[in-house]
Order: sequence, then C-alpha cells, then structure tokens
Amino acid sequence: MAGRRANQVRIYDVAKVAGVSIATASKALNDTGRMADATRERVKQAAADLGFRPNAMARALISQRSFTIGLLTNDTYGRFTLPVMAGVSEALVDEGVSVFLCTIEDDPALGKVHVDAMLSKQVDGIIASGKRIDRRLPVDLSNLPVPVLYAFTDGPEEAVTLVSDDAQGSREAVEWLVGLGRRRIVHVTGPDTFASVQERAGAFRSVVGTAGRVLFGSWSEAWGHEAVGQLWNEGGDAPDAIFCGNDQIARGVVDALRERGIVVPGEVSVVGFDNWELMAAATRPPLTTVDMNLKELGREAGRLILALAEGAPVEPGIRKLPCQLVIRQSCGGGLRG
Amino acid sequence: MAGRRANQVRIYDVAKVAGVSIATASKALNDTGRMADATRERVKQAAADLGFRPNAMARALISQRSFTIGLLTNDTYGRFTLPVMAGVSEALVDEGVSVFLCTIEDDPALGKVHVDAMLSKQVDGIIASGKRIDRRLPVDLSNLPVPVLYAFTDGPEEAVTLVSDDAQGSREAVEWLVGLGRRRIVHVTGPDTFASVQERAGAFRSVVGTAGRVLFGSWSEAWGHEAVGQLWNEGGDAPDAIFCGNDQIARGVVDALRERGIVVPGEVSVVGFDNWELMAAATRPPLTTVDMNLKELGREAGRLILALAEGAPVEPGIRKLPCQLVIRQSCGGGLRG
DNA sequence: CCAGCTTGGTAAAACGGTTTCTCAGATGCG
DNA sequence: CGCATCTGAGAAACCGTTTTACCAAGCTGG
Repeated sequence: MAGRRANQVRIYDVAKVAGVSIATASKALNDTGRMADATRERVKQAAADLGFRPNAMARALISQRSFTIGLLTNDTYGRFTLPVMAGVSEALVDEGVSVFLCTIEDDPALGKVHVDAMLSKQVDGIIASGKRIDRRLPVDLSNLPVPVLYAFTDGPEEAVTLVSDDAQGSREAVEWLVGLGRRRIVHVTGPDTFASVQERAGAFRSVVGTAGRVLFGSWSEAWGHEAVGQLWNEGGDAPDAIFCGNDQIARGVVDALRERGIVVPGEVSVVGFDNWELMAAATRPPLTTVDMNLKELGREAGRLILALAEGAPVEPGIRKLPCQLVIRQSCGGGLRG
Repeated sequence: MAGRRANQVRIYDVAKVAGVSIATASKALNDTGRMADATRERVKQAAADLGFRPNAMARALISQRSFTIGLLTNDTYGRFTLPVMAGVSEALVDEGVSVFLCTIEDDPALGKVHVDAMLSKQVDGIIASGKRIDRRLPVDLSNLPVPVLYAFTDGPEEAVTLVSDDAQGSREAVEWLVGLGRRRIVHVTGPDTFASVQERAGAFRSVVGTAGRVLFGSWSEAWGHEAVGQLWNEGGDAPDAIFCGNDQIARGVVDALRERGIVVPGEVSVVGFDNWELMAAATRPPLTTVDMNLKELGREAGRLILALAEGAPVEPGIRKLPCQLVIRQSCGGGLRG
C-alpha cells in the first residue's frame, strides 16, 4: 500500500537538487514570492530536468479548486453530446481543466451515483447536457455545493441555461427558400410534443404566414418518405420546397422524391436540420441544413462554468446561441451571399 | 482564497457530532479498526445525517489511488469511442472510478497536454482508444508512471491490447449467407490499406474459397452504390449475396439494388458490418449486420485497467473479443437457430 | 555606528483524510 | 489481590503542495 509511485518526482526532490527549501521551490515554480533570479532559474531547471509534475490532488486540497468539471448526459448515442463535449473540452484544456464524462441513461439511481462521485472528487462545476431541450435529466442538481450549468437540456429558472436558437435557424432556412423563389413551402417535422418542434414550426409560420402547412410525425427517414407520399398523392399544387425537422427526415424526403422521379433541387428544394455530417453529406444531393453550432455552445458552456467556478457573477436565464445555415446542394442557390 | 466550500462537511464535523475523535470516525466509516458496535453506528448515523461525503482528493493523497482513469481518443465523431466509453464507465462506476474523456484530434501537442493533465491529476491508468485498430494515437504513452491499455487502437507489443475479432465476425456472416444457400457471394469493402479490411477479406476468402471476389473502395454509401453498378453491368451471373465492409456501404448497396428493381433479400442477400443502429435500422429492409460488441470491449477494458492499476498481473498481448451477427431482414432467414 | 529597510530565503502550519502507535481502563486468571 | 491481556478510543504522523510568518544578512541614511 501507499509507497510512492515508481518515478514520481515530488517538489521535495526538486528542492533537494536545486539546493533550496521546498517553500522556495514552490515559489520559484509558481512565479510568486521574492528571490534571486538565479535561484528561480536553478529551481526551474531542476524541475525540468527531473520531469517534475505537481500533484494536482495536493494542490486541490489547499486551493479548493480541482480544475476538474463534470459533464452529465443522458444522450447515450452521443450525437448531440459529443460536439458539446468537444467544445467544452476545447474551451477548458488551456486552463488546465479536465472533464469527467458521465453517461446516465435515464436512470435516476445511476445519476445519483455519478453526481456523488463527482462531488466526492471535488469537481469545480457540473454541466448537464441532454438530447432534448425540453426534458430534464433524471437527477436532482439543486442545492449542490458547486455551480451547475444546463447545456442543451432543460434547467430550473434560476440557473444558467444554454440552448441553440432554433427559431432563428429555422427562419434563416425558410427565408433562404423564399429567397430562392419558392412559394409552396411545407414543413415536415417530428412529434409535436417536442418543444423544438413547436419552436421550429412557429418560426416557419412566422415567415410563410400562419397558414403555412406543417406535418408532424416521427424523427425517422421513414416518416420523411411517408410524408412525401401524402403530399404528392393528394392532388393539387405540389410543394416546391420542404423544410424538414431534421436531417433524417430530409433524407427520407429526398429519397422518396428521387424514387418518384422528382428532381432535387430542380423541382423541389429540401432543407434539413442538425447538419449531421454523415447523414447530410451522404444524401444525394448533399443536404443544405441548419447547424446548431453545438461545439460553439459547448465552448460557451465551458467558459461560463469556469466563470461560475471562479465566483464571477453570471446572469441566470436562458441564452440562445445562433444557428447557421449550411449550404450544400439540396436547394440550389449555390454559395450564399 | 481557500475557505471551505459552503456546505462542505468534513470528517471533523462528523466526529464532533458523534462525540468521538476523527481517528475513530474514520475507522467507523471505513469498517476498520476495533470499536464498540454502538460507537460505529453512532458515527455512521452522524455521517448520514450531515450528508458527509469524504474528500476524494485527501483520500487519494494518502492511498496513492485517485479512483480516476483517463480515456484518450482521436475518434472525434465518436461512433466507435462512445460505445467503448459507455462500457468502460459501466464497468468502473461500481468501483467508484470516474473517467476523464480526452479527445485529441490527431494533434500530438494536444495529446501531450491532455496526457500531462491526466498524470498531474494522478489517474490510476489510461485507456487509449481510436477509430482504427491499425493506427496509433499521435502521442507517446510509453514509460508512463501508470498502466496503459489499448482498446480498438494499435499499441506496442508489450502492452495489453483489446480489439474485436473481425475475422470471426466475418466468418459468421459469410457462413450465415452460405447456410441460406447463397453461392455467388461478393465482398464489397473499404480501402485495402486498412488492417480490418484485410482481416475481413481474409476471413471471407477462408469461407468461400480463395477465388472469392473482393471489391475494395471507400467506406461510403456512394461506393456501395457504385459497386452494384460494376457488378450488375458486367454481365455474367450476378451475385446472390453481398457481404459489405460496413453498414454505410451496405446501405448504398441496398439502395442501388432497389433502384434496379432487385429484391432484397428475395434475390440478393446483403450483410453489413458495425451494427450502426441508426444506419442499419433505417435501411429498407433493415440490415443484418455484424456487431463488434464495442460496449463489451469497453467493459473488458475497464475491468483490465482496474486490475492493472491494482497491480494484478495481466498477460500482455492482443486479445480479440468476439463479434456477433445481428439478424434483421436484409438476408432473409428469419431468426437464427 | 546604529535604527530601519530590503532582500533572499526557511520553518511550519495548513488542506482533509488514513493509519500507526500508544494508553487508560476493564477483564481474566492464578 | 496482583498481574497479564484485551478492548475501545485518541494523539500524532503522514500524503504533496501552498502560504504565512519569520529571520538573518546586507544596505541605507542620518
């Protein structure tokens, strides 16, 4: 038991090699305190020679800062969480902060275990993230001794919450279609129980008028397929553009149109949502789609949780981060501008 | 600075409430030492009442065990890493071990920063993971003071490496096709520079004979599409089954066949590889495909890194974990039995 | 020539636990 | 009743670092 790790160098060793006390060594390495420049250099050189790496645990014990944060998510598949995670990590790595990733699959017990573990390990803050912005994680994060931030998941009013601005993204998409001269635009989207579905549909109607047609269904390719069947079988003027609730639906729509011999984007323009690369790029033609900028959302989450951890005042409430329309070939129109 | 976190309960507080010394409190809570049962109970009750959560940092400082491991990956998209991660986490959460996730995108400098951060934080071990089993991470993990394990990525000979048994998975898939009566089986796969492509192709030939036809290409749907074009345009007996190198290729194949009016699985059986749910399930018909059991691989990785961290002897070398054929509808044959 | 500053450095007390050692008192035994 | 043994609990050392307090010289100025 115990017994130092094989080649673990302590500050004690650095001090001995440099011929100073550990107090001096500490100050030299942290650029604090007063001492002769020569001494400081000598200590730094010794530390470099020995490959000294300060024990973050010992440091954390004193400073009450572990330089560690926890990322909690119930998005097992990771399509939304991964970009967020990448952003968080990117924003924090320069500050020396590491991220614990905990996946809890809608299991409250598991959630509690992970939160307890994180708190035990003295995380400086927790970011809660999910796959739906209108659902909470199955775990109670109120009254924790550390700051909590909600990113792409629902949080209490008094908390800081980061979400993508779906309405703005949707407006941009629909306005793009209108700008291309499309007039008979239909919105084919997911289940109307999702807040994001409501928000995107609302934005859609705000552009095309309240009579704008919206078809609710599921998030699947199959639904996109089926919707095209409905729309084209009912007679009357067929749509000349379809704004889809996500890329899977869009892919189903594009495939169904092709099967019917309808040319995309020649006769019908299609826009997706999510910019899920593997889906959007593999569709023929590649999808023009709305990117929620989740990585940037993650970066912002990282910056904010750090500010909170340092005790900086952060205005609570919901912050909507802008989406961006990514132009590919499913609408025509070429480069934007 | 410093100043204890708001409602942070120390063992000191527990001891005071229970009316004992902190030494006794510690022993009571850890079920060590000797003391009256009544005392032990009293301490435990006090700890529960106060919501005492031992400071893992302080504990780690003494025990030289942080109950933390690092997971390093260059799989930004996460398709392979996420299941591995989920498995690792699942295997370790019961032992109180948390996981640092570090994504390094083929950037050696970033890799070094993350490894240094992990070592500083005294991780008990590091699992290296990737998206290719024949490529190393762009970071040197030799001579580290902690054990390193390679999961789904290439590692040095003297290390413990976990990979999926692609050959076994491929054999099962091809034997399944043979069992269904298919005789003109073709293998459409990715770039021949991938070790996994070689291994799968080798296994394919070991079942159908060395004359078995293999078409190398890219990992894309487009390639699956194109391959069908090649195969059906060249005249002669068309294939009655296609074993694909991954699910994306398989999807391209199935789509191309449908466009040609060829019935899957009636006329041609198709098998994929990866069991990438969202792809396999959205294909029409849903893909029969080989699952690499990456979550189980992750669980095994978790168990092994823990054993290594505890100093248990673990035989070095490559361990191949079995794949599993997942039967859906793209081959016919119904339930396996 | 000495009080008062700087300068360059050290000793020691934290941080929050675990573990070893010690010890007082209760008990068993002859 | 005296001595060895056992029991339950506490004091103190320790893990590796930071930080505060302190001190011995060397210098300045009157």
